[in-house]
Amino acid sequence: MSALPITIDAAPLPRAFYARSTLDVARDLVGQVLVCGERQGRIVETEAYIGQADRACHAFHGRTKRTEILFGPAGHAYIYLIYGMYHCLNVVTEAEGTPGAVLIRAAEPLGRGPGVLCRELGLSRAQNGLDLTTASELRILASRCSAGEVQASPRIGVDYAGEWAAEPWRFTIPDNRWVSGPRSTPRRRA
DNA sequence: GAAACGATTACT
DNA sequence: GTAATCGTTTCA
Repeated sequence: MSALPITIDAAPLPRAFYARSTLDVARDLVGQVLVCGERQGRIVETEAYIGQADRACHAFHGRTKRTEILFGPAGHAYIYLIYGMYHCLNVVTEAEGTPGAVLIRAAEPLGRGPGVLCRELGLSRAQNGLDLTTASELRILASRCSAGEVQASPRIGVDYAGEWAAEPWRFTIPDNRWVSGPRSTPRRRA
């Protein structure tokens, strides 16, 4: 694991960072620093949910009251309740009018898993829609910490999405202890 | 209106 | 393997 010193920008990542291809944003968010109040952590695991064609994306069923924010301007938080118990934090991507978001699954030391991350940050739907490029409560700072290679793998928990479940749209820092789900180097059996 | 279904987690 | 738990979506 990297013990390199982390240099963190004071200003939040600009909207232009988020108003790009969702895959690019998901990959580039790994290694950046998520700040929520007094807590902060380096993002080590993300997933891309891309547009209305992606069956695993909430925008797959079109523009509804819940998914409205996915169609809005990039750089805003999309926080929803999952399984009636946990919340998941996403960042809206793409140009306004084009739906897309990056699920922030884990950050160190805020892991593991998207539900635990929101619980530890005290995030709920009350914070849904926050502007991450300006809000002081919740923001993401650029970090020049060397994260090493970012590894791509299939998204977790979307087996229902058919062919879309196989797309390697999950991005992780390999071998990081805070990453949830399958490890990049699974324990081998003797 | 009723019912099924999760972008999860913790426990048996 | 499965329970917990509720908003969103779908179907009648």
